[in-house]
Amino acid sequence: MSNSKLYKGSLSIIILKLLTETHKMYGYEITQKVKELTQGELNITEGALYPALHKLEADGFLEVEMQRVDNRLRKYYKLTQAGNKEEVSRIEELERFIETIQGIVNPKPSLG
Amino acid sequence: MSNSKLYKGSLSIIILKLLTETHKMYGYEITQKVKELTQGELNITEGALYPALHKLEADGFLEVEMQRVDNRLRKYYKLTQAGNKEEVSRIEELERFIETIQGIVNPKPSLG
DNA sequence: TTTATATGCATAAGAAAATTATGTATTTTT
DNA sequence: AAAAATACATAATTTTCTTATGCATATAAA
Repeated sequence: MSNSKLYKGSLSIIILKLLTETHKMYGYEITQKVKELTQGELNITEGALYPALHKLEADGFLEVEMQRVDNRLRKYYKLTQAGNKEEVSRIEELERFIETIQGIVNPKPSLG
Repeated sequence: MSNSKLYKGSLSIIILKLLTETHKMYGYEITQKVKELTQGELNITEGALYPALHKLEADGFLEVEMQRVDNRLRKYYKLTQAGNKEEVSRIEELERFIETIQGIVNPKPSLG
């Protein structure tokens, strides 16, 4: 994924966010999109991606639609209604996390 | 630590950062400081904290100084020279992570 | 033409970093 | 007297990743 361990826990949020924007995507497409968006900084490995997709599906946040293109199989994922709600709350969670961590590493000097 | 899994991987950075500011701290003090800084959002558990401190020490980033206060033992930790360097690079890593993740979840709309 | 790379899925073994549950001990508050 | 706070620690388990492997087709390069 990246040499940084900080990305741990963020993969499912990334997936949910991309599917909010693009409506339906398949696994390989997600890896390429993330690589592009991050200018190569973040490379999602298959070993991380596919289990994450399967879990989101099992949790009822994604639904699948198979499609054969150029004689190769693609599994298109899209958000369910529950997935849409989940995306909103997970993004809020991420914003809160970023604020919190910045409050620690970049604390406002006390005015006393 | 928090109900959010996003903090996974950030504990060692938090410790290094606090010790850059406060020079020397003991474990329990770190948990209280973090709770205060985050207004209760982040509560570091002992099961996470102590192994993290031990690892940072084993890696040569922290050194220990025992002190008995009110008949209770405290292990004060402070940064080594290597720990100081590590703090700088880990903070940079965190800033990069935040930029990258924001580039994904908050993408600039293309101007086309 | 054969070989490597890209596309596309998947899982298994192992590592890393947490959680949860204990355990010990002293001090302070209720 | 009992509960909560202070102060350390570790063990079992869970989660989420990495690394390695496997299968299959299409395209680019040697």
